[in-house]
Amino acid sequence: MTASVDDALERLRRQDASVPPPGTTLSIAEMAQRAGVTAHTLRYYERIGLLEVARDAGGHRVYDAGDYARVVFLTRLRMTGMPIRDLRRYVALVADGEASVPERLAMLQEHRDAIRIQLMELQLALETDEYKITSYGGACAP
Amino acid sequence: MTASVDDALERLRRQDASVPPPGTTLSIAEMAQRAGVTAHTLRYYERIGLLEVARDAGGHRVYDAGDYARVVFLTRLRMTGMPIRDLRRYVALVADGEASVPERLAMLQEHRDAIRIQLMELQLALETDEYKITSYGGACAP
DNA sequence: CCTTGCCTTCGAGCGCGCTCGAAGGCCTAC
DNA sequence: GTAGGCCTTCGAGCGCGCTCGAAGGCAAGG
Repeated sequence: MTASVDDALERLRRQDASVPPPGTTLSIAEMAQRAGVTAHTLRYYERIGLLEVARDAGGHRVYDAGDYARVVFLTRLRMTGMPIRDLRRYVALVADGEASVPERLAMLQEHRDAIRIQLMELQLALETDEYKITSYGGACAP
Repeated sequence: MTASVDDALERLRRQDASVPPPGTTLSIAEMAQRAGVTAHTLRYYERIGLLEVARDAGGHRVYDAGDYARVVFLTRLRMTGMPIRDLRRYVALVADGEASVPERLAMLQEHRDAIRIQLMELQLALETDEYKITSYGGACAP
């Protein structure tokens, strides 16, 4: 069960180490590699409107540094529990232009609060877990 | 999207405030109320082997303080991302008796590590989020 | 007696977030 | 020419964790 969590941390490392310089372009495979998601997921995100990606002459996707930044941002939000529907809302707001800045800010602030609550919950659960480890060796009653 | 997170925190408060004294028995409705889960979920957990619950003369479920402790423990683990299949494994180990204590300990320790990693990820994502809030007002590029 | 209300079992359904497979295009290497 | 490899679109499928609804039991209250 730690697999997905480890994957997430691994992805974070890769994302930080793979920021493409401005002007770089990436194929879907390179993008997937750097962002730590699958090509399938990138196509899916595009299908549902989270991304809008340019094509080359052959119809293949071409990602730029801005796309990379967006994908990283989206994965950060996903990682912290923001559902796809909220990502879509956020992206739609961005597309609406400057007028939507206050609402975007509100979303981010609300999400920040949600993350803080998650942090508290995790701390609490960690204490429960550690208490159990040190005192009972794993019996089901605390 | 904060709904589920808030719910979790609310449940934590209720769980702490609702520890039944030893000897108490609870109906499924009372149990659901105190533990902050639905009766449907309690039946589901029982169906998949996470719980084994006594019945009264009429065939209705009767929960005791030990059941309460187990449900709270299970919800803590779920809350922190342990999948159902691992809970089943853990519960099966408990049923196996003392011999399984080392393996249970290993599971808890592994889970503790997973929680710590989650904490780190959340911290990181929180920083990303706060950076965005303070510096860009919500533009998609960081 | 009959309603009400909470309980039982069982199987089916749902929302989410991917994940995959089929069918085909285009480019390069042999 | 043709095989390999990576890409395209599209729709369908999957695993998870519930969530619900149907059909019925039983006990108390009017």
